[in-house]
Amino acid sequence: MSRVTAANIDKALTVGEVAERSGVAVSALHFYERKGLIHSQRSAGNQRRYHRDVLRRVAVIKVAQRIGIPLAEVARALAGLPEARSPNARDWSRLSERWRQELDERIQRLTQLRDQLSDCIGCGCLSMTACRLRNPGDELSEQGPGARRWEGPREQPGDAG
Amino acid sequence: MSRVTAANIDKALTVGEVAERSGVAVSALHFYERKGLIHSQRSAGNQRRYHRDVLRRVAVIKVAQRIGIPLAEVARALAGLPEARSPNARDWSRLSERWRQELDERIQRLTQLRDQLSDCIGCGCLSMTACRLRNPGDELSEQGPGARRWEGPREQPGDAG
DNA sequence: GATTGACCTGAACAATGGTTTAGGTTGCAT
DNA sequence: ATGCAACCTAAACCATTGTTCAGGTCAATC
Repeated sequence: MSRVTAANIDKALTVGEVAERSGVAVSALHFYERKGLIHSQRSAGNQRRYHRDVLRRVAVIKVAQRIGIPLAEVARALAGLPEARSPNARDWSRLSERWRQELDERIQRLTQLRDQLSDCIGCGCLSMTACRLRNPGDELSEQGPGARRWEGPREQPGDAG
Repeated sequence: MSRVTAANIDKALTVGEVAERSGVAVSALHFYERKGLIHSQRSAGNQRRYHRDVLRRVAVIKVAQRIGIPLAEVARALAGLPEARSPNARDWSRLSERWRQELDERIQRLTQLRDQLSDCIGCGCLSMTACRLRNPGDELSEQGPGARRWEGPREQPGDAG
């Protein structure tokens, strides 16, 4: 049907292909789809078929994960794109700038904590009421009962580089 | 029995008192005990009675939490103390120095990530194979399938300042 | 002695980010 | 046409850090 050169370009990807190319487990792709982070068409036999754009989307997800953005927020950000399309360079620019700010703030909080900790080491002040380390709230203290966010990237335990 | 001045000093604390003084919920104290982070005696009626040392122990736990040390590691560290006693100033010095190093490393990883992200913003390189952001492993990449660690301190939702 | 608040236990639930398992279907190759 | 790998779903499970609930006990006060 299509010319030979276009054949590979237009070809829809199976979930296994996306897993291999993105380095994300098939189960994770299913999970992302349930959470509305990615989308797929279905083949006649109900199997997922992905547009190549999904690779970029997954790449964005992976970077966001490393930054520590919870999936729910990534989902919101991706859903906020006009026409729910995959992020292009401009979209990525906006997203990454926002997330870099969050990352910056996180680094600042941790740095402040580290400095307080350094002050505190060896002083035994953990017993004192006035210890800054024991009394957050200066500029620290971050709420969010449901919104924990992890830190690590957590490579695939299975394999898939 | 004991002199009036010593009465308050020797008095064992109930779980409610520890909760109030430490700013940690009773349920959390139960949880910490199940995990071996704190210990208690029992009254004749099977109620927990805490030595005042537990307050210091809980303080250490709270600081470790803010740093992002998982409870299992805190438990190990506290268990590693000679005679399983509550940490004194010297113990705290050792612990906090170790944890400060971890915090430092974490800050370094995040800073590196932020710099990569800054480089990446607007360049659209998310599509390129060579993008450093998409290819961790330079000095990043942190394993550990079971050992996620959170970031935030998570103030008590109930109350208890 | 009765009431009330604090306490006890064990189990279920919550949130995040998935993996694993069980049982069944598709799709491609031979 | 048959076999095998890859796919499908739903539900259960893992880890972490607790909270909440149900059902019952303890302790102090009136």
